[in-house]
Amino acid sequence: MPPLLDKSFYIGDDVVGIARSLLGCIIQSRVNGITTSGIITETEAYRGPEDKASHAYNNRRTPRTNTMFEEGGTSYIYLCYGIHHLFNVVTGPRDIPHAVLIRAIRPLENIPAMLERRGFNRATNSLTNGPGKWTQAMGITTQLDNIPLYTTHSLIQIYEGINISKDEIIVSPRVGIDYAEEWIGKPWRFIVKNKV
DNA sequence: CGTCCGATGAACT
DNA sequence: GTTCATCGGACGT
Repeated sequence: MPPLLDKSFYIGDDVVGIARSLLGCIIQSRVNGITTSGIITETEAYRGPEDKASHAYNNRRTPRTNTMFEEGGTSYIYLCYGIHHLFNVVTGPRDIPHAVLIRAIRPLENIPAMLERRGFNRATNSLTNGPGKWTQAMGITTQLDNIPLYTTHSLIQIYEGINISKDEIIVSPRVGIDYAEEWIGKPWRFIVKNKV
């Protein structure tokens, strides 16, 4: 494996830049002794207290959003629509609740385990191409909320990966945030072309 | 291909 | 009671 992303990678204020930089990095989980990993291919930035699309808009603190106020490099995992476990990377200094939603990965290690968790017979591009899909494939649930991602013993880790050049990235508005008014159109979604 | 809709829990009015 | 950073199945074109 390449080196782990250092804690300092996550601490800056530029959550949009960090979202872009996470493309091509490798995310790995170890759940019940099973290791799986994938290359990050889609991200969205959520910019702390000013962003109406963010759970932490206006510094809203609840049992769920408390994790977003942790230091950068922490996992923020929440249950979406009662069913799907969505994984974010907290960024920025402590008490500044920026986060990056990981929306899709390209499977790397242990595809058989991912197929089993998803109930698939064979790999298709539907295996890990959504924020609730790849977390299911990698066994990630809210039990892994609020853990560091940059230490050697962590159950979720993010490594340096392949370099993604600018012309391989599609930039678009974020999805599923129709309530966010003037923040709807922000070009804060990043997708690697030719994801599979 | 497209639209419709149910699942299911946290948080809000 | 309603909304919500989603998904997959049903059904029509």
